[in-house]
Amino acid sequence: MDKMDSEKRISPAVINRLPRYYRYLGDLLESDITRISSKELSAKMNITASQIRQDLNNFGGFGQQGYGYNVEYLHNEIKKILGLDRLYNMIVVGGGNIGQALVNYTNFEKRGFVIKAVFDTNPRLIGMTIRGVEVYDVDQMEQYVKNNSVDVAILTLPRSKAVKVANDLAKWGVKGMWNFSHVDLQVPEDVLVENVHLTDSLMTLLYKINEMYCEESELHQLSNGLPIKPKVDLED
Amino acid sequence: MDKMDSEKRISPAVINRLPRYYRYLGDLLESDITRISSKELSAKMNITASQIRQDLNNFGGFGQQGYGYNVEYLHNEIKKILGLDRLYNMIVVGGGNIGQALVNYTNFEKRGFVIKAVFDTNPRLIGMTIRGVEVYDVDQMEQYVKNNSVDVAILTLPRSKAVKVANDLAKWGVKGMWNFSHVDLQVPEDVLVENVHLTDSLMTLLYKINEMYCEESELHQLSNGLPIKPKVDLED
DNA sequence: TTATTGTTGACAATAAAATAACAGGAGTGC
DNA sequence: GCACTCCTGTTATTTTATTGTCAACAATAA
Repeated sequence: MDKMDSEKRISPAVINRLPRYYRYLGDLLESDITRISSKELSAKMNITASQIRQDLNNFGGFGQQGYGYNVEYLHNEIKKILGLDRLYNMIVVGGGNIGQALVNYTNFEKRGFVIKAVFDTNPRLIGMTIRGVEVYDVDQMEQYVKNNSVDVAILTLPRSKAVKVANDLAKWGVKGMWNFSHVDLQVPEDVLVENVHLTDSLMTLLYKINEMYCEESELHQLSNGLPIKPKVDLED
Repeated sequence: MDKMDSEKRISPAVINRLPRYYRYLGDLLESDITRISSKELSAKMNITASQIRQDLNNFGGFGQQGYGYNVEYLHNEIKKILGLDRLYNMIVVGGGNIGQALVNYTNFEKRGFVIKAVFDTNPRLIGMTIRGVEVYDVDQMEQYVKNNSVDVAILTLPRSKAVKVANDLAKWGVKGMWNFSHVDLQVPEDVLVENVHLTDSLMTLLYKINEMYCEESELHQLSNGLPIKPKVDLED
């Protein structure tokens, strides 16, 4: 009913900043701060006040002239914008290191991100439970996904398998993929993908380190690498 | 010697794309493809050929008119640009779920990212080894860092402790921080920080899911959350 | 050789994002 | 209630990023 449904598209840059606003507002709330101006917040967050106001106004006027923003109200509004006022059913596909770590990460649950099942191919894992979450054979995944509404699939499997799995999951009705596999997925455009390419992120850091400690590099060409027995997870 | 050292600054957007180029070129190499044009590559990567050429030309003219780019050569050049032709000494601070998962992730080692030690406060962890890497008491960290050149500290500890630890590490000479703690670090500007805020990333995905399956939400307001015993890692 | 095609690197045009400027409503103090 | 300050929401400007175009040159075919 607001302005003909064509509510102008929010830019990705803004959306990516929302969780950070949410975090800072949560912190303020814990410090019993009830109001804050864009200027004060900008100082804390190291961004311009202008950007804060413009970002927030994409979603509505939450502030008041002469007063600023009410912390609790704004925090709650962003919570709603991000959809954090609901529960989400998730599954983990790939029960390796990263998959297990995510299942064990209890804060997800506190936020409403509920991991319902883990799927793997490794017979030694199948049948086990991780923090109460059962590990199933991937063969059972189709049935599971079709019978249970799955909002998010967390993909922590080798890249060689990730593309096919993602496609299947999309076909079976999973709405979003949180992709830790080191590969670009090809899924229907109504399936949302958020990539967490850890290796890419680390490489970016290394680039910057090299740029700063420029060329002459005290970095250890000669560092003695440890020979250690391998174990598969997110291969490559 | 090249153009007076004031080699124009490379934009962050470009740097963030480099690992992806590197990955695609590696794949091509494995497929025994020896040359590729920006046009072909753009089709594979789903970006414009123009962007590819412009990105690469930030670092030099790697291609040849009428021929394209030599895959092996370009792959190797990007490797050098990213600094992947060296070894890096890393430590993990925080031996919880994520920290352990990263130590167990063998591909890091293959790429030259060598995790030399883990530090934690938990007496049950201290003294153990994870894939051959020893877990030390954080009290020993200062000495270790001062005696061993540490390129990157991987921070996987509760946010309450992360800020202080990061500051200390910076003071003791760690060059870069790969930060998994859900907090913004405040370190001297000559210390590089790359954040991996998993929760933020997931929230972004949830926003998009909500936006697509708009408002009316088939998402489960009523989903039955499991009550499961907690275990600390990256607390909030 | 010589013509034709393919492809880069440079640069111009466009789009997106960030910052700054400002008009005016809401609080505050007297 | 009135003057005055604070601070938002919005519009304008600047900066940054992406895309489009083309001359020059290499590769290939005639």
